[in-house]
Amino acid sequence: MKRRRTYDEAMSSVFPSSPMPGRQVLADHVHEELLAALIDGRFDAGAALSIEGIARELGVSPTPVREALARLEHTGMVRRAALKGYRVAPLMTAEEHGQLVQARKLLEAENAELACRRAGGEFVEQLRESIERLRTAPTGGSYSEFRDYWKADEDFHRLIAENAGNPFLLTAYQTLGGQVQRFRLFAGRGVTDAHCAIAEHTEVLEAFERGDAAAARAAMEKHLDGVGRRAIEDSSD
Amino acid sequence: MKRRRTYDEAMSSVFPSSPMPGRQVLADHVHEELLAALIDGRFDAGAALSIEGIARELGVSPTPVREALARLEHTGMVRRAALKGYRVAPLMTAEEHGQLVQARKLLEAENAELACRRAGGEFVEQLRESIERLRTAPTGGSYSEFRDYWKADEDFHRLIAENAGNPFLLTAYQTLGGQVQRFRLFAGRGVTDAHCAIAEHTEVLEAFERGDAAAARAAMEKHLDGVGRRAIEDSSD
DNA sequence: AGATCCTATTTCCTATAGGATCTACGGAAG
DNA sequence: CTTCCGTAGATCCTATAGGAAATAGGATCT
Repeated sequence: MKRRRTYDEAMSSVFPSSPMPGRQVLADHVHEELLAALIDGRFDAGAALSIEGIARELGVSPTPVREALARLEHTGMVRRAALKGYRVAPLMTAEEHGQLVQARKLLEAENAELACRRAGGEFVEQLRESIERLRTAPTGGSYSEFRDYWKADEDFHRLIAENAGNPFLLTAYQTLGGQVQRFRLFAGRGVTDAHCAIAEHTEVLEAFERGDAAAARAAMEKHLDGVGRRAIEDSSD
Repeated sequence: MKRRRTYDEAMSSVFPSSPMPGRQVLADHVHEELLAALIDGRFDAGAALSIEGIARELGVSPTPVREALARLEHTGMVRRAALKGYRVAPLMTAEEHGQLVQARKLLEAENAELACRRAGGEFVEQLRESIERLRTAPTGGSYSEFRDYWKADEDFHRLIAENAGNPFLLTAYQTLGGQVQRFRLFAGRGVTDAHCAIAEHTEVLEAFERGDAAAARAAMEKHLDGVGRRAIEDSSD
């Protein structure tokens, strides 16, 4: 028999499984643009998001903007009211933040333990690098100053969720992650607990380096307890 | 002084807090319609969801259909590829189902414990009623036959998540809940473990009646262990 | 001052049209 | 038999227009 290889079979070794994964239509671009603006804090909390206004600003028609906003709704960063349009989510109350930390603790402690069991060298190296960025990033009062700090912190937690090896836990964490950014302006001032956060992240990292899953879980729980406690202290003075 | 009451003050007793919460535009209606069709299993897994086709079928233009599908994407029940349209999510593999059960166990055990601490009489009564429906519902082979069973099971778990008192844990559970429906046709046959599920649900209920939070957590963990175990047994024969 | 009514403007929402892209099919060539 | 390629049809995606609702402001009345 010995059939000749087809064209597709031959090419499969050249492009192993990548049928243009990232084709991008206009609505995708608008979605990314809005997401970046929201994460960067370029909108005030509670601000109205006019569909036609955004369309004019981005030089597109309202249709893709509407689709992008519909996709953003589930993140919790924007909210919609029928016939009244979209608004940036309001700031988080102290009670809401406590509940968010409780939920994050549950998920992230599990993620830490699972990720530690599968920890590879490259992953641990990325964690270490995120902590290094946390250490060197400025922690000023305006958002543009501590945005690098915020991103380094976010990367640390996201990396662990991604490496837990459970896609469902990852998506569950991501739904909370969108809410986390609402906390950004909770205190309204710069980062006040950088040294605490750096120490606690390092403690998690050390558990990963030792491959001690129970310690990784414990360190992550301690970290989130600290996040919750310091938020209460900050808001009460 | 003795100022006269304003109009709003006078009306507040007539319409206590209801500023038309549920105004509904066409896109909302399409969204609900599609969600119901997906949950009812009226689409095959992997089937293409033509925007214009759905629009014709519902008698609307493609625009609101597009918006509704964009909102459904995050549930995991439909998937989108740029320039290729939407498809119903594929069936779940055995490995995915194991990971889903792992994630559910983490969240739902916590929810059970929290809900038990706050359990009121009405809530426990609703739980009891959902189990009763589980007991009486048919468990035939086609979906239309065991759809009531499925709904009763879903109600039980959702009620507990709603009464845990943490909105973030609830949304996290809901993101998984959308995935749960993908499991519906995992085995392809009817409900095979009704008596197990009823017994395990009852065990959770009894813990709620006693107000024993630790037992409620344990019973829920046992239930989800059973769900995972029975799925493996079903798929291997 | 407060309440009511009315008008003008803005914004949202839906339908429609047309360009761009994908898919399916069939014939021709190697 | 496989590959290539061109055509036709369906589908997606974006822009645009117009109806419907909400908002803002001012005039009038009590």
